[in-house]
Amino acid sequence: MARRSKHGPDALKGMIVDAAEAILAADGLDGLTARALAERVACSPGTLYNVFANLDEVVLNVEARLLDRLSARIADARPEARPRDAVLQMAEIYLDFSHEFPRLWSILLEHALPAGQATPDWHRARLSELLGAVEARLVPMFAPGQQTEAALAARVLWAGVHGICSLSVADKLTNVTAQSARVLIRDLVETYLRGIEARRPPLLPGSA
Amino acid sequence: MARRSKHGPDALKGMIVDAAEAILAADGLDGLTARALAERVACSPGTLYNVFANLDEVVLNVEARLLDRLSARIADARPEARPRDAVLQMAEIYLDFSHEFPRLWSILLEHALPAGQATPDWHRARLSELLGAVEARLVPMFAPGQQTEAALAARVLWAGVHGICSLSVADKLTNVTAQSARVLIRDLVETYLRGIEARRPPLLPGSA
DNA sequence: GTCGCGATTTGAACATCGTTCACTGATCCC
DNA sequence: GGGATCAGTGAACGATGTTCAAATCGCGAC
Repeated sequence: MARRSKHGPDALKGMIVDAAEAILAADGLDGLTARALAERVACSPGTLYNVFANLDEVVLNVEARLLDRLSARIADARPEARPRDAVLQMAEIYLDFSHEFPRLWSILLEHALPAGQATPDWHRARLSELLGAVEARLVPMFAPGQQTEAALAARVLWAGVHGICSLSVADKLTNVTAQSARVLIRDLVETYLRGIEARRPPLLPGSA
Repeated sequence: MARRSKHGPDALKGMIVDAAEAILAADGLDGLTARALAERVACSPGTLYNVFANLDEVVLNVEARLLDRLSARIADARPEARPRDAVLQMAEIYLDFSHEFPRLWSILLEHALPAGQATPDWHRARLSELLGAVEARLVPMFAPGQQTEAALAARVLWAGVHGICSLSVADKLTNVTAQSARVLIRDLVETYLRGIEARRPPLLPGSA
């Protein structure tokens, strides 16, 4: 029953990740069963373990591909000239993306590896790549000697946007629909950046 | 083998939630096994199901108690006079809390009920209670006719703080330790609120 | 053309999971 | 004292992730 591989080993890997993504998008983490996945790939459960160490590794691969897709979307966007518009554009891409793949997106954020297991480096690298993209767009707003401040602002904005998307996808922000999450994001970016600009003028004697 | 209840039925409920919290804090969601929980409570697995519909309900009760503890901590805090300080105080309580119970906190955010199941109302109510506390502290910053803006700002700040805590606890913010998450939070609150104040002066002709 | 090596896939088997339910026996009411 | 009641039980069920000895066939050697 076993050809010498009817499709290159990498192709099999791809088919498994494809099938896993479809299952995750449709039924969430609980739906991703070794047997269900194997059936969709038309192989036996054991075969999965010839290609991946365990199901978590399959999930990690789905997540990685999702992050790549987001990165690509950001890279494809026509770059906006003004930092404010550039950051806003990124934030909205992020928001749209999280609502386009809500199930997969939640899994990306929620999926915690068992006890000792740490997130693999190649996974963390993709996250900080995104962070770097925000940072790059913010640098023009800061003086040459203020890279530290730019890095800080990038992290604050990224985390803030992420928080809004996260709560919005999970439907945990009272009275905030997917529609109005966009309003929240605009407000966060615009108000926060306005706050940065307002910091430059000389301090008034009144404030500490 | 079964007395007519050796401890009131509510007491049993409490003991189960206690034990569940201990297990969750120590071993995470994966560690919470019906059998492990039963052993800790010194009863049989079946008994758990006389008191709770399933393990998810137990987890929800742990989460609820956690939210209550956070609410109490916020309520106990000596109220700060200036809105800025009050909001900052809340945000730092939130941050400290999430790092004091990192495992439980992650579970609270990550724990997704199976497919159709929606978060129970009593659970959502506790979340929006917290949101209301932020809102109450922000109201003084806005003119009487601007309650909508205050509500918006409350949601943005809450989501932003939540995002920082969430990424920080999950260790997903590159180069951001638990220590420096406090810096991010301060920056978010201060800069965002400065941005709100900066909005009040009449618009300059230059800006769209 | 055929043969056999070895890479590849298989699926039965294992331990463990959440959950159920027929049963037990201590307790209360009469 | 003697049912009736019901909290508590734990064996049993189906499904889970994972393993591994065995089965299978592609392919190079002759």
